[in-house]
Amino acid sequence: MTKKITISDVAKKAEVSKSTVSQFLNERFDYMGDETRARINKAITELGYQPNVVARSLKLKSTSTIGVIVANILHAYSTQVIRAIENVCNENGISTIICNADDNPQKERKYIETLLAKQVDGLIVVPLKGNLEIYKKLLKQDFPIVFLDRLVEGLDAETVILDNERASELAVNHLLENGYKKIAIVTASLTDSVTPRIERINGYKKALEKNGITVQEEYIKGMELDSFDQGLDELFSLDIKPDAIISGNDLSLMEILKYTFENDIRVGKDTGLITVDEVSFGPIHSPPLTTIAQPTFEMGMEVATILLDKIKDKKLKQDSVVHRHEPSLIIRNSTKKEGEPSE
Amino acid sequence: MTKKITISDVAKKAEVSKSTVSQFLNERFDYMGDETRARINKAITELGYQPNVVARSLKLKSTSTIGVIVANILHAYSTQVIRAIENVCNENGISTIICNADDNPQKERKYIETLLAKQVDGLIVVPLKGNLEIYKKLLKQDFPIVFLDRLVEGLDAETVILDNERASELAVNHLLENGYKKIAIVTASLTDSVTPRIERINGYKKALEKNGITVQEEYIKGMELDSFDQGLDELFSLDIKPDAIISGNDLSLMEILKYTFENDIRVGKDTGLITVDEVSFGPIHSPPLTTIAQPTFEMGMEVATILLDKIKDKKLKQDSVVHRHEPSLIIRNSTKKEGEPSE
DNA sequence: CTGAAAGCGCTTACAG
DNA sequence: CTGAAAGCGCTTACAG
Repeated sequence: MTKKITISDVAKKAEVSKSTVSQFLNERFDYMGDETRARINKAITELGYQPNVVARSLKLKSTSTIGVIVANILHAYSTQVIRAIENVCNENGISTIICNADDNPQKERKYIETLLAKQVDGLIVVPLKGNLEIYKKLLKQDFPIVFLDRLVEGLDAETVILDNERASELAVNHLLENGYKKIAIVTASLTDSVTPRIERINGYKKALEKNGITVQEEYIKGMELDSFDQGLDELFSLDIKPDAIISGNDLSLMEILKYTFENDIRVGKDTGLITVDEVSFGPIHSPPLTTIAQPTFEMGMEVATILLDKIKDKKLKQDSVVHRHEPSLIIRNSTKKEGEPSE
Repeated sequence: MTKKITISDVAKKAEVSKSTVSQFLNERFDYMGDETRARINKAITELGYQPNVVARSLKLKSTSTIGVIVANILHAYSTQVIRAIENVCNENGISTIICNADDNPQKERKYIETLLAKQVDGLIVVPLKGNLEIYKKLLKQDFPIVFLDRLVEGLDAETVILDNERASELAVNHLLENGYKKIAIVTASLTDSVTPRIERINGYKKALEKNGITVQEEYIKGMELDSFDQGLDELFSLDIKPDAIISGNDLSLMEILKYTFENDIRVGKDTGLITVDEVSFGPIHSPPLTTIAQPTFEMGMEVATILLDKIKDKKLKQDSVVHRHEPSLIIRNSTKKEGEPSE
């Protein structure tokens, strides 16, 4: 590597002080005469000078960078939300460092530490169970942080999250309206009491009750992704089989579709199917899949906007507001008993 | 924010100099007595001290961070390769900053500049057309950079890339073996001569010729994703329609599936279909989709390993090696004329 | 309008 | 074994 040009080189070449060059870089042009300005400009382009933002960050105690830690990047939700976050950050001249905790609290912890050591100006996190103390510490020192998708038990923090109960309600009502009566719900593991899963099940129960239907506990399945086959076997071996399934998210949907495919269960005909999370292949699946879409773009925008506001306005105390977003129903054919085309 | 603890605070508390604390932080314990070491350790934990890596980076002229710029994050290829890159970087204590150029050379240029200003130690880029000069400049100053997925015309740089011609050959041979005779290839726009698209078409032509089949130019379609409908209309209005389609990548596959779905063209029966890029729903689509998988994980590992080696070993001149990776054929039912189950 | 000086939080020769 | 000093490349009062 050829050696880097620094502000000193520019100052020397333009025959001014470093201070003045710095003022130029920060566009405070009234701090210098027109010809000085021109000289500096010339020197910069001739030398191909690029400021070193590491030095700048050190001095300013701000890196114009935020960290985003998602629990699991495999969810389409994560990538979509991340894209929205990046959009608003970009527009504001903020860089983002994305980290995938891979559902592992240790990893998450390590990422938080690394990001803090890197002096990020703020953090967006889809939290995992087990790092409560760290979150608390950060909140106590008023470090800018906003949570996404999940509530943390015992923590009073600003969070952007889906109205999960409403999502289930949409699903249940839609299924009932289409003549399904024995509705099951299948989600990923409940052992870590991940908010969306818990709330979606609660919403499912409430919606059934509202419709005067008794909740059957056997119709509620929460399990690790790799034991879906077994769980679905159980479900479909019940004396009274369900006639429709609500899938908790996109990853559980994949497992369900694998299962129905392998076991020749015809979606739509043999079982209704609706999933939370819109999926890319929803419209082209046969039958096309009815889904409950999350407004991922909106949610990403909001969480980023909140964080950037917090960063700008440091005095702004952490207010522990929970921002709920509305899911929306996308009706396609997997919830039509006859499986006839919708057009 | 409560004020940050610095190395000075630790030094004061432990009653040693900053130098010694620094030696401690860098685990050079033979530079101090055992009790000194213990005192420092105590001070650090009591104060909850976290080193500031920005300051460290400034001094060391190394940020332990690399930048990754992908042309378009929407490709499954991008996200998979990124995950592999992150894995090897993580293992080596290197952070990654991911940027999505969104097929926009200006954006790519801006990202490169931002990343350089942030003093990243190296760059992995899936290049776009139009930034040749920047690449050249970086290579000339021996800045560690490795390219991925695409060759840059006029540039002699280390690149990790699929054996795209082989991918097409696999596809063509497989289709021919399964009785398809009139094979078309459909890819995203060719106007920017993106390497994989060009090479896949070349490979397609070569493979046909090798099999003694004349190339029909009408069977080769390269177009923007949003004009696929029209292009496919043309294709299926030909006097002699193709009986099989090779899809250039995952995004073009989506368009093709949308088209066949909307036009009631039965994949497998009415037209064979094979795509480069394995897709999540491949196995559960009806019919299940035959694909040509890229070894994305391997490719990500290799590109990261090469870059980290370059960074470690600065003298290592840029060697312009092109590392080709083998695609593999995953046979499923979309290339079976009868559409019968494969089991 | 311009510059000298101090300082951001580290690291690393160097001296003792 | 330990510390004082210089320096990484910036920014920003402050003085003139």
